[in-house]
Formats: sequence, structure tokens, C-alpha cells
Amino acid sequence: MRSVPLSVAAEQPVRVLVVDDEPAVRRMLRTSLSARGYQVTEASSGPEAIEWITTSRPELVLLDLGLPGMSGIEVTRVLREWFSSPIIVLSVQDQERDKVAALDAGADDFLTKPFGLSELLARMRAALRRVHHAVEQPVVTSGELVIDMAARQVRLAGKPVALTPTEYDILRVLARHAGKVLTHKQLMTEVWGHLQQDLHTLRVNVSNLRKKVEQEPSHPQIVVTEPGVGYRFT
Amino acid sequence: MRSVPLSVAAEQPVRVLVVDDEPAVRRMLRTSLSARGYQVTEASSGPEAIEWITTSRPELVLLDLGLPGMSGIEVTRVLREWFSSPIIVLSVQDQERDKVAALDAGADDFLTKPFGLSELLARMRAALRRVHHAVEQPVVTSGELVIDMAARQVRLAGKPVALTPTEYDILRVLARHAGKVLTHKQLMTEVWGHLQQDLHTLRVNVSNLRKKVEQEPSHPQIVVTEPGVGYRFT
DNA sequence: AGAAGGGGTCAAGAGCACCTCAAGGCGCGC
DNA sequence: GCGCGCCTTGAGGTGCTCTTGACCCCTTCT
Repeated sequence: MRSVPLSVAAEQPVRVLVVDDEPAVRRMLRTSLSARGYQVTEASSGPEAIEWITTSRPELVLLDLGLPGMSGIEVTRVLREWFSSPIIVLSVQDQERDKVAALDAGADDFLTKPFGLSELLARMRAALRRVHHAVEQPVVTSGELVIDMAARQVRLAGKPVALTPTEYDILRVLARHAGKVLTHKQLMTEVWGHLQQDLHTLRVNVSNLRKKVEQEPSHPQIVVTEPGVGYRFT
Repeated sequence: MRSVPLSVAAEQPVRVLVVDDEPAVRRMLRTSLSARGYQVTEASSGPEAIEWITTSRPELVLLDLGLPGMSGIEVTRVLREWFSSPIIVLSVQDQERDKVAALDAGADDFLTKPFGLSELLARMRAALRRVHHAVEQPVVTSGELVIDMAARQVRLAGKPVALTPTEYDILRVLARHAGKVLTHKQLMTEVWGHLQQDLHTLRVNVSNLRKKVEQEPSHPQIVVTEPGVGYRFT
């Protein structure tokens, strides 16, 4: 239920390649997606799409199945030899065997035209989200600290720690990306759900969080500051 | 087009949880999936599903949207706080807002009942394939130095190196074009974003960077000077 | 050999990012 | 309505980073 339609960690706009032989479809998609902050490029044929993808690696591809010459399925198969960003196949055909063929060729999703724009956008978000959240575990530990996300409980040296909702959210988001640096922006977007520009609030909350989970809050071992960038869970 | 319906490297059977309040649907799915080698468990309500998932972490979840009590969307949202395996939502409703809500809550895919079994299987394969493909990080190394771009972390002989933002940016830009010479101008443009003519500042920063990442800063092995041109990452 | 220029190191100051404490609002339950 | 916990906002202080300037080395050309 996030109001920001783009990917979770969107610092730069998400680059989308639209592949369709009909200019009208391309224009429709370009308009709709651009309005939502995506950076759209167009291709009208399979080879053209492959060439563009090879050089500039978009974050997502919308691919028409019924291209003249090289079919969408073939394009997908060729791309999947090395290309890993999500591919969503669009088609006027609602044949089940097309869906199966496209998905087995390596497509991530399949939509039948005509489709609702909001459904397309939701499926794009879902596909992009997956790229970011890779592997997670319900229980994350760091030294004496144990975070049980399933039970929504945090323990320090065996004793339960009482965190406020915001503090828990910050810790949870950091722990999910354990080891990685999260920028202030990413962190705030995930915790507050919308764009929040008050960095100071985040800092105070982190400070309070440290008082509860760190052995020595002045020398944090778990929630580490990355100066000029953000925080990291270690 | 694969004859074996299971996941790519299936030594152990893939464990699937089917969540639906109608016994008939559960039985149908159990029969179809078991016949294809999946190991199926059933749950008839949201809380029951969450409990099972917490303890035994299935590789995939098929979740009915219209559960009595706790809806499928709620279940998805709760699970997604820590659970990362694919969730495919099934529903008799073909409402677009349901699809959007489910996908935004964290579902990976959405199928409207009645659906073709081969489509479901194909979407399951697609979802499972992604989990395996997901692990792949951009890491650049040079001798003892390891640069993990995803984690924004640099290690020298295994030990983390604390770089300032500018130092890290310089190293990152150089490493991205490893082996190639970057002119002072290119480097400064990429690091500072705008045109910066103070070459001296760049030199000082490179010098400081070398002190941290080079074994012998006076004889750089990693960040090499190309006299009159720029620098090169080796 | 001397001069000139490209490059490297060192040190110091300005400015920024960060942390902490404390007080002001806001919502919630009693 | 009142108290309480929680989040936000403000002010002050501290440490660090980046820049700048000075000086040195080395190479190359005159």
C-alpha cells in the first residue's frame, strides 16, 4: 500500500524498455509510465530490443509477444542467456500455451491485452521489488542481539528489548539488508512509507534505538553509521 | 519447454503450502501438484498458514484471497515482513483493485480462478526460477582488495576499510571501468557530478585513497597513475 | 645544469554531518 | 479531560571530511 509507485530503492529513475511494433501501444505506455517517473525507451523489433538491452541494461522490459519476424518468445530466450532484469510479456492472445511458453522461456510475468494500467503498474512494482529483496531469514542476529521478525521480537543477551514501533521498523529494515548500506533515503522510504525529508528525525530515532540495542551506544557495533551515506546493520 | 516440471536444481522436492478454506480446492491442487513431484501441505486459514510457514519455511505459497477472517492480503503483508519465498495469490474475483492490493502487499503473482493448471504450473516455475537466479552480486577484486558494490563495502585482505564518501566514489568509478584509463575530467565529472576543474583536489583524494587500499602507497598497484592522462584501476 | 611542469604528500582551516539532550505536540487509553 | 508514551523539532556541541595552500620529488626539455 505504498503511495510511491517506484521501486523501493529508487534513487535514480527506473529505466524501462517498451518493445512493441505498434506505435500507438508504445506511445500509450510511454505516456503512462513517464508520468509515473519511469524512464522509458522504445524499440519496435526484437533485434532492436536486444541491441539496446545489451548496451544499456534497463531495469525492466515490457515485451510484446506478437512481434513481426523474431517473436517475443525468441527474444526472451536469447536475452535470458545473460540478462537478469524482469521481463513482462504482453499479448493480445489469451492462449494458455503462449503463456506457458513465454514463462518457460524466461519471462517473469504475462499480461493479456487489453489490461488495466494499474494492474500493469502493480505487476511492474512486484517484479522490481523482487530484484531488491533477495534472500531473507526470519531471525537475524548480531552479537548478543537477536531479531525475530516472525514474532516481531528483539532480544539482547536473552532479555526482551522494548522498542517503539518506529525503532523496530528501522531495525527491521536494516536487518533485512544486513551487511548492506542503506541510504538515508531508502531507509526513510521503507520506514515511513512515503518520502520523508527530515533526516534529523531519522537520526534521533536511530540514536534512541542504539541506546536500547547497543552495548555501548557511543561506539555502535550493530547499527553503524556510514558517513555521508546512511546506516548499515552488521 | 522443459519436460521436468520441478525447479531447476531440484534434488529435494519443492515444498508448497496451499492455503484455501475450501477443501475441494485444496484437494484438487494437492492432487495435481503431488503428481508433478511437489510436496504439498495444506492450511485452511490465515493464522494456520502463518504458523506453518514460520516453522517450516516452504519454498512457495499458493494463497487464496478470500479466506474467512484474515484475508489473503493481510496474510501476505504479515508474511512479507520477513518471509521471502514466492507467494502466488489465487482468487475467484477478477477485480483489478484486488490484484493491485495483493501485489503491493508483497505477492509475486495473481491468478484468477478458474485457471488452467498448466498456466499455474508455469507461473510457479517462473517464480521458483527467480529465487535461484537471484544471487548475483557485482563484486570487483584486485589482489587483496575486494569491492562489494551492492553492500558498498571495501575489504583489504578480509578486513573492512573505512573510506570517506569521496574516496569510495573515486574507487567505485575506477573499478567500474577496471583496466581502462579514465581521464581526470571523466573521473571528476563522475565523482562530483558537475564539472570540477581543481585537479589538485582529485590528487589529494587519490593520495588519501591509496593510503587506505594500497599495500605500499608509494608504489601503487591498484590505482595506477597514467601521466598526463588520468588514472587506471588494475 | 637549470627550469618548468606534472604529480605526490603534509598540514590546517572551514564547513558539514552527526550525535545527544531537552522540550514541545500528538494521539491513545483510562 | 488527563496522563502517558511516542514522535518530532530545536539547539548545542563534537568530530570528521574536504578543500586549499605550501613544499617536495621526479621527469623532461632547453
